[in-house]
Amino acid sequence: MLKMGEKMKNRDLYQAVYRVVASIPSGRVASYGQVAVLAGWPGRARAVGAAMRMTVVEQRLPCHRVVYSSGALAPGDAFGGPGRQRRLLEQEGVAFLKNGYVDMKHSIWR
DNA sequence: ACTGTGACTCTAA
DNA sequence: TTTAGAGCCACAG
Repeated sequence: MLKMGEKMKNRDLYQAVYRVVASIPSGRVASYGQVAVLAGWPGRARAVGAAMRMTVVEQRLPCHRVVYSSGALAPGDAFGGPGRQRRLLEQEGVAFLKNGYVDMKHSIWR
């Protein structure tokens, strides 16, 4: 495996993030920070967001299941259209509150 | 190397 | 309950 010092940096982080996101079950959501922790990189919530953005091409990932810790959804134009993320989540049975946020109390993963 | 930006989160007001 | 501010860190120019 070569030397592999601290040269590995973010590639491992991204790979771990993708693996975690891919394992979020339908009907459930996880926050960026939560994904970071589960991926083994606590404190890298923003990196998770960046990873999602760079992964737009990788539609295999259920990136619509990743939301803010508050339950808010990603900014409007993400996913190629406003309301898209909400529609996808509702199809999976995710509950929403009156304010438009995800009901984390019932839909948070684990 | 330095700076600006943001699909983040917490705390305090 | 809602807003602001600050800390955070990877990325692009």
